[in-house]
Amino acid sequence: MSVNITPIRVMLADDEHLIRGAVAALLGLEEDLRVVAEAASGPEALAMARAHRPDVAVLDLQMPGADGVAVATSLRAELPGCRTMIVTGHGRPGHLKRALEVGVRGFVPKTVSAQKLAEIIRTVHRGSRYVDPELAADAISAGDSPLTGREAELLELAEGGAPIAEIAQRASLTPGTVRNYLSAAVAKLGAENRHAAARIARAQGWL
Amino acid sequence: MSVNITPIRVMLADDEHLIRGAVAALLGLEEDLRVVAEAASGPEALAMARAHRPDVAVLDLQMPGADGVAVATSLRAELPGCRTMIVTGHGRPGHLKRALEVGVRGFVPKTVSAQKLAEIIRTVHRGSRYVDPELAADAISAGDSPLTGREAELLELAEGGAPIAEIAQRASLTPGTVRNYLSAAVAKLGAENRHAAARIARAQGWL
DNA sequence: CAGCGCTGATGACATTCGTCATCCGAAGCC
DNA sequence: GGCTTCGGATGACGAATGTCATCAGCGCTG
Repeated sequence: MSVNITPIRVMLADDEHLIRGAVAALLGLEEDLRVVAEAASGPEALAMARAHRPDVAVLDLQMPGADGVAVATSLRAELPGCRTMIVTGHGRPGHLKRALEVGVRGFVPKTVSAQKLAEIIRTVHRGSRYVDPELAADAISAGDSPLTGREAELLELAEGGAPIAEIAQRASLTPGTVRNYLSAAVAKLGAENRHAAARIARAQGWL
Repeated sequence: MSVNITPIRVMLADDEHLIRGAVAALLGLEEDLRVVAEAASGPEALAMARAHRPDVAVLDLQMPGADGVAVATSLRAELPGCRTMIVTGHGRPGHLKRALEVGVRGFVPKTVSAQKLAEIIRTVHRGSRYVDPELAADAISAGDSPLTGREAELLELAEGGAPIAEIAQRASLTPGTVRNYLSAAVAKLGAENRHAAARIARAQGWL
């Protein structure tokens, strides 16, 4: 690890200041990494990325404003040279799949050590990909979402426990139609009712 | 800040290795703090505390095995000399209240900086208390749970979207009785059905 | 002791919900 | 062109749910 090579410019985006600061400090100890930007929300991450043009953006999955996958999508369009990776507390299978679809090159849980994270940042910067083995196994065994677009959409509206009438109103649909779609979703997921179905879909990251 | 005073012995418990390691590194830079133990789960935190007898235990609220409040409860009984504090990602009002009831002396969100955390550890060690102002305001405005014991218990069982028959079975109650309690809970919370009520109660930390 | 609140239960009733059959139009594919 | 799939809708039926009244035992409190 030569001292004279240009360091990798890293951006950290995480709403938990404690973690962001601590990780920034630890990564700063690595000679070949330099944390050039930090952000505490989705929109802020985009703004900082535009201003500082990092080589690698390390994004938390759950942030206020816009989640990590959304930020990665925007970054891919705006800064094609910027590699993106996602760090997450509890990673659900569906999230990993969506992340890879929008060009994210790294996906790791927060249970990794800082050393390991530094290595993965290097891996991603090099152009390779890295996905946590355990999350990958979960994603593979979980498979694809069996839900159609509308089914997932209505399940999402049903999540808060709202009655069918309200869901129908918010989706500009007939109550009967809403029941049909939700019934289909419930059957596909093997749930006992729409509320349980919504929980299952959420746990799989299918929402 | 004298170099010669006995350092404060700190234990960190958090299942996210990245955060734990990074915070430990940052706190280690403070002359008067020494991280003497780390744990990644509730039971492990208890075992480490017994072995290393820290002055202050910094506990994450959500850990596998036993949550921060449960660990704090055990620590209070086993190691009365050990002060406890909770660090949490998303703190709900009810959690703060329960934590204070079991003798926790600090309650902060993960959005604080490491410097601030170090200060709070000193404050707690000194015997004072510290509660994040924003979380305190939430807790005050949220007030106490209007739910009776059984109402909360049944709402918890209803959370997964299970049908009433299953809830009744798991609670060893008549389906009719379950409906009555849940109906009362729904009325008290101003919800539209038990599923929405469960969400409301969960958001307030009343479960 | 009388009153009150919590627990537990029963029965009745209206509403909501889940399920199914059926229909239509549009889009996509062989 | 025919077939299938999906979005969207209607109507009907039974089961699950929400609501209410009512009753009874228990423990606490004034």
